[in-house]
Amino acid sequence: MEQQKVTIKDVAELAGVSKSTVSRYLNNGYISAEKQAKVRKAIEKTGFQSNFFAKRLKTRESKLIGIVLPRMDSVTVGKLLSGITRVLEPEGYQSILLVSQLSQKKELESMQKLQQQGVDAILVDSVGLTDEHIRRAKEWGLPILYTGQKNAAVHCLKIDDAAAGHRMGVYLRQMGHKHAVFAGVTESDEAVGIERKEGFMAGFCEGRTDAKVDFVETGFDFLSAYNQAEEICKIAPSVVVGATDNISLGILRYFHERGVKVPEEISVAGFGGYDVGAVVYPALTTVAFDYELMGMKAASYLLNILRGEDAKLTNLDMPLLFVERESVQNLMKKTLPINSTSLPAMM
Amino acid sequence: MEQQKVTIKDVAELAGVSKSTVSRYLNNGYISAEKQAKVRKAIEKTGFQSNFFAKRLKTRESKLIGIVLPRMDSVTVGKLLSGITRVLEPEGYQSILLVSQLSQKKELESMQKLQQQGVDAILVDSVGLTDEHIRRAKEWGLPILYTGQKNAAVHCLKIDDAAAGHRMGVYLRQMGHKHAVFAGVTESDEAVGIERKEGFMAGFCEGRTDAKVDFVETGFDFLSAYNQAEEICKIAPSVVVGATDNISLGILRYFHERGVKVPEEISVAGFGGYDVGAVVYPALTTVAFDYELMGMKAASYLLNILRGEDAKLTNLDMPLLFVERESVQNLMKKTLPINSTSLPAMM
DNA sequence: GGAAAATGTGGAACTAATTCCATATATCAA
DNA sequence: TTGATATATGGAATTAGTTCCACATTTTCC
Repeated sequence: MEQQKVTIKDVAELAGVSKSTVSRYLNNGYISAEKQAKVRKAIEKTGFQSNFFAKRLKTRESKLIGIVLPRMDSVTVGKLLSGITRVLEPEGYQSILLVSQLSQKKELESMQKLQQQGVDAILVDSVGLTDEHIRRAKEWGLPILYTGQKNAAVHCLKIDDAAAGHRMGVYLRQMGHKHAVFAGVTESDEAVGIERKEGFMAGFCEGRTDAKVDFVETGFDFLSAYNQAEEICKIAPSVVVGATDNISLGILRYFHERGVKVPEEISVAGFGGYDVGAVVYPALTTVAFDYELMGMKAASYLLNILRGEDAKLTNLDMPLLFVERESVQNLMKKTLPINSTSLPAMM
Repeated sequence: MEQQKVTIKDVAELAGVSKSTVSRYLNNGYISAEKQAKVRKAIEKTGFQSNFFAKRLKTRESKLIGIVLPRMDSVTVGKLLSGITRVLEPEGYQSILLVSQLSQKKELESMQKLQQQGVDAILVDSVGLTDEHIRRAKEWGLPILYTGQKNAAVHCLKIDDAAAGHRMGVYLRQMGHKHAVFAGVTESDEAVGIERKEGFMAGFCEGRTDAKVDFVETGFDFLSAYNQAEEICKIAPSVVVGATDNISLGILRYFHERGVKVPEEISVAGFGGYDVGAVVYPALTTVAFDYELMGMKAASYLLNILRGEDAKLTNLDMPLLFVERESVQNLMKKTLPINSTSLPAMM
């Protein structure tokens, strides 16, 4: 049984004090200046490092936050994690990471593992809330926060899809567009299929009667959008809005291949990330979701619960980042927004 | 001092056995079938969960692997992490994640923190190895593996840049190209600036005397490459190879804006990721580094060290993924590789 | 039949910290 | 000069497990 090189006991003996005194030096103070100096020297000399497990056994605080993510290989998740870490690390918390691989079952298993590990709180970027999720949030003694999904019974944080749609609608209205095609996904996806679309309609049509929005249904992927692009061409709107950036990218590529000039002949806009859209030509105007900020908010929220302040202090509005680039024409000005000096920013 | 709901003592009392017996039930066996049943029932009834910290205090094994990453918001890192997790999780290990924000100082600090946390091993996707890194790998009692950097004195894993360059060189030679421009970065970056470039030259010129390679130096970013594109045009090669995908993308965009047709008039190729390159038009042919595989190899390597098998079993070759898309013309066939049915795969 | 080996079991020690409690001074007001 | 309070300090208990050791059975083998 290989044991720890230097323990608090060794330090105490070398400094000529008791273990309690060393512990007090390490924690709350209540120690004379004289002994303080002795202990400091002894710690320096021995290179003492406090044993994490012994400490946690007694204090029942791990300073560890469990995080369950649906996947790791997406920019979205990376940004989210980046935001979480940015808040947690300065507070002395560290993250334990588990991946659910988009499976609800693995998600619940991961939560269980984390709870057993003794994490102080759990943050789940959930793929779908079940009754079990809600039961745990109530019965387990530790704070649990869900992101990506919404349920009034638990702590959660989600992007405001309706607001995002609305924002885009207002922008296109202000740019003088009157006839749009919304290339969206099935309504079975409540957030993207319904909230985002209806938000867009509201923003686009607000305060006028001469606006028109047509719908074309596509899948979530690039290719499916590409295949629907011909149909959109037939409708011949002044602008096409893809419900996700992938959709917009598929449409953009179709236009490229057919020699349809964007935005001169037709404008294109999207929703989502902000990496891919920046390098295509023309760069895609989009409502970007600031996942990094979302991560920061989620982490702050969690810390608040942890401190018993019950999340009142945190502003939970999830601001959207409107990224105006080159793919939408301003019909009010009748000038081309492109020139070689206004290159899109790369991430 | 709020204490644990159910401890091993409670289980022992309920089952009418000693603590030792319950512990044996939980671990190595050596318990009669009769008591085994009793203990099982007691555990079920009480919902007992073993205390992580108490267990680890005695066993000195955390089943936790510390990971230090330079940043979180890049696809590259996401893939790496994805690969690591894929190997570690089935083995019962979990990851603690820390971010160095591309700073060597924070990287060392993070390693220190992880060591204090009592992780079983540390994996560092390093931004640069210092003497301190090497000292720690030797002096700390726990296995440390560095990726992204190379040093014979420590365990490390790195992509073979020379091989990647060579691969691309051979491909372009086989496609019938004779005059290339290599748009590269400064030689102060050994991996990208020297190894990759020289590998390319070797592969491109191999076995012939009529090949010519010109160099144009750019920065790492999109914009800097874009600004050098005019100079490349003056040289008028049949193919431009960017040392990274960002460089290729910048060049591609310049060509687009000037109406230079790719690959009909000039071919373009790159090195690196495989996400962005797929959606531009034309899709970029590239040597992709399989970071996910690298993560898996790194994790396996680490597990081997942990088990004392000292990394002999693992095959450390880092295979490269050649992604042939649309941006390079086959001069041997004199046909255009593009048509609307051969769309690039989206990730 | 009896020694030797295998199989179970409980008690106590141990892991490395924190923290409660008792006690010893030192400071200060009455 | 007391008594009361504040400041320091050490000893012992506590945290929840694992593991060593002693001892009691039972089984095996000569």
